[in-house]
Amino acid sequence: MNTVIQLDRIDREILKELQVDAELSNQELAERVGSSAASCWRRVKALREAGVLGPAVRLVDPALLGRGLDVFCEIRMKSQNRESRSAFEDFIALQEDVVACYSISGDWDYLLHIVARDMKDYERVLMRGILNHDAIANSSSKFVLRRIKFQTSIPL
Amino acid sequence: MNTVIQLDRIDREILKELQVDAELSNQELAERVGSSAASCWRRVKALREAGVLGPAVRLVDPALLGRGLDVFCEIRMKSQNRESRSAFEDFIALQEDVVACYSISGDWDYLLHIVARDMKDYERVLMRGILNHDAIANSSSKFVLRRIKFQTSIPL
DNA sequence: CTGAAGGTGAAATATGGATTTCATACTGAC
DNA sequence: GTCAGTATGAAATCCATATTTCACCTTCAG
Repeated sequence: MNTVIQLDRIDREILKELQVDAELSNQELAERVGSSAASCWRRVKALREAGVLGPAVRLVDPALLGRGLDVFCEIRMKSQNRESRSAFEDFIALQEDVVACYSISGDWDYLLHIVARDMKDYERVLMRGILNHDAIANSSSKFVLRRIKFQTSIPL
Repeated sequence: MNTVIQLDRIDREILKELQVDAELSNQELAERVGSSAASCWRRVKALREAGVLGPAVRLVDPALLGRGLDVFCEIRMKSQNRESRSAFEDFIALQEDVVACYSISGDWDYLLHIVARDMKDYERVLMRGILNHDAIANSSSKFVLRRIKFQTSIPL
């Protein structure tokens, strides 16, 4: 299972286009990738059914909405047994200020990406929210000074 | 400039819905947020013009496309003067395996999010790509063992 | 109280796009 | 070489949706 799916040139171009602009019509898409609208539509349908092509989402501007502070927070657990990990992960799923969480190799156990309003707000999120969890031993926050690059698309 | 924009309850609900599903029709959207299609459409238009509502993108499944390895790579620069930073940032913009790059506080200067095919491929990206840049003094990679949480939406 | 400004919902209108059909072209197995 | 299986493009069909209009409220300044 989870085999990598084989794509031809046109499939790849379809994915490239749609990763950047989900609003393209089949007509326009077909022209860009050099195919017909019908064929293109069938390919998109197949890619969706294969699970390669996921949901379309609308991006918003965090700064304009008062969510100007990005923070990466590394977490070390007191113990890494299954129960505490599982409990922690369920807990993180509920924290809406945490937009991403990765289990990572190295000195730390988890890497959290948090979007806060400002420093004061981050204090709330961290102290009253996340660090409340008692499986956590230790944490370290890195504040984002500037977003140099940010894209939701992956290379093909 | 860059003032935070004030939204009412309905605007916020519109943003919540659209952040998760960009394909909603105005009709459906209106029902969900408890408004009329016309009014809803005017709000969406205004939110777009204000820049709050950005582009719609289509997410893909990296694993199914053979991009199963996420890595976070911290970078320390030899010097942090304007020229080397600027050159490095331009350089990163061109690296398509780097999906995100942040300038951060703390011991390191930059945090890179890289999407690679596998370890062997990451060696290529890092050694033959990124570390080639001669403004870099030092780097440290953390490999993602598992994605616990990943969302493109921010809380409102 | 009055009138201007701005937002609202229902309904009319316009427009564009998704989806299917069909005849044809390609591919690989035998 | 032939046949089954599969993908293709053009055109026809079927839909739904965006967008506008208009009469009506609400708010608030004077």
